[in-house]
Amino acid sequence: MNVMNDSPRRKELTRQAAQLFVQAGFDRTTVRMLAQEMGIKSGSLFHHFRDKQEILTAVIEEGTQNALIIAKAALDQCDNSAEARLQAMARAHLETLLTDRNAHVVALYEWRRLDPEARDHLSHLRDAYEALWEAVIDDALAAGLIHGDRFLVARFVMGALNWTVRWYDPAGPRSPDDLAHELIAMITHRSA
Amino acid sequence: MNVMNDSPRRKELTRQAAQLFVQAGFDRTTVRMLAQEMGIKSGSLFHHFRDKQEILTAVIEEGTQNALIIAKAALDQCDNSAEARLQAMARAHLETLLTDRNAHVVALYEWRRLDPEARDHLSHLRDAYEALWEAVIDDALAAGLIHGDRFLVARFVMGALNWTVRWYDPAGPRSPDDLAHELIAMITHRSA
DNA sequence: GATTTACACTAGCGCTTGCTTGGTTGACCC
DNA sequence: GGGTCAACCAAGCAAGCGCTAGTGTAAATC
Repeated sequence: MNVMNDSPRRKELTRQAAQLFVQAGFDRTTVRMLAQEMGIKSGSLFHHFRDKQEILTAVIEEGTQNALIIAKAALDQCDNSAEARLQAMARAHLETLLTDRNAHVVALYEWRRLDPEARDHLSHLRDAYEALWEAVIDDALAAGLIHGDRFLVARFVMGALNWTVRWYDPAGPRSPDDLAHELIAMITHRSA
Repeated sequence: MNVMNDSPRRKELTRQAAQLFVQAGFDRTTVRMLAQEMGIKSGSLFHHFRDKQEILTAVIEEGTQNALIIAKAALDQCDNSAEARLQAMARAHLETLLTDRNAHVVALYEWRRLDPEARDHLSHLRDAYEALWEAVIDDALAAGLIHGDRFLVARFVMGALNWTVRWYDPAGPRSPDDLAHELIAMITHRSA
């Protein structure tokens, strides 16, 4: 009835929960459904999580932290040019969105189901991620690669990317790399 | 316990339901909450709607139909140039998104709560709307205003626009017109 | 060998949910 | 002035919900 560490067991349970949250939505996923998917009884679930809310928080936290790590790594490894960084960031974003898909779909759709404290905590993580984007976009603006208001450009780009979870089919002909390329081509102003 | 016409009373009830769906989400909005907002008792609600699902369907249908009407009107009234049509379409999209906001937020967030038949019916409406976008984008491609894959460009643009419901503040300094302008400027390839 | 710990179980409490039933009201109609 | 009908109400049912209490047990720790 307590314990809130981050054991490997808990990580696995979190991953399974994410899957169900995507399929049915948070509110329609019952603790009994979660328990069954995890191979335990509903009562045992509360040994690992304080309450159902905490499962949602764990799912979103995991996904956002991964995104942050991957984006930072991508920026570290790429060329220093504004265009390369823009490209790397877009590709990293799409890759997390598609490999770690469940967690991100949950983060996008079920954010409002978080209670205020969890939302406050997680929005700091999200802000850290968006700060990466704004830095990259500032560089691109300074390099004359794109034009416009940095706030608006950042939000338009992230909107276009996040929206992909609604229509992108990983089994289709387009790779995440293709998408990133196409998007960057669309917004950069060179001779084309 | 029956009746499913589209009386003016039902229209008004639908509008009020949309508001609650936005505030609390579909699943957390109880029929008792809906009834109270409407000034009736929960049982009476089922005189106007077959079940709770039908209220959701009504909300989304109303919003999508309005968007279609407004977009068509905007295209009829604007210049015939590819750029003017692109601009008009983006502005119309943002205006519906912001004036008829409740219904659209519900459509974006609660789409997956629709049962299969309703989803099938409504996706035809949505397809009709998206077809307008693809026609406009085809024109813009043909005019050399933008470059790239028509499918991808359409989805990127709609993603950027739809995402605005997450961050746009109507009380802020930017008008829908500003947003439309900035977005079009970002994706069109002229000398800038 | 005794104690603790981690994890799971059974059983069910208290509450809310969507929806139904059977009946009342007042406006309109011939 | 009896009949019709949309609109509403009071009362409550059956099901499902999140969560708790108390117990069992095998492995780890002392």
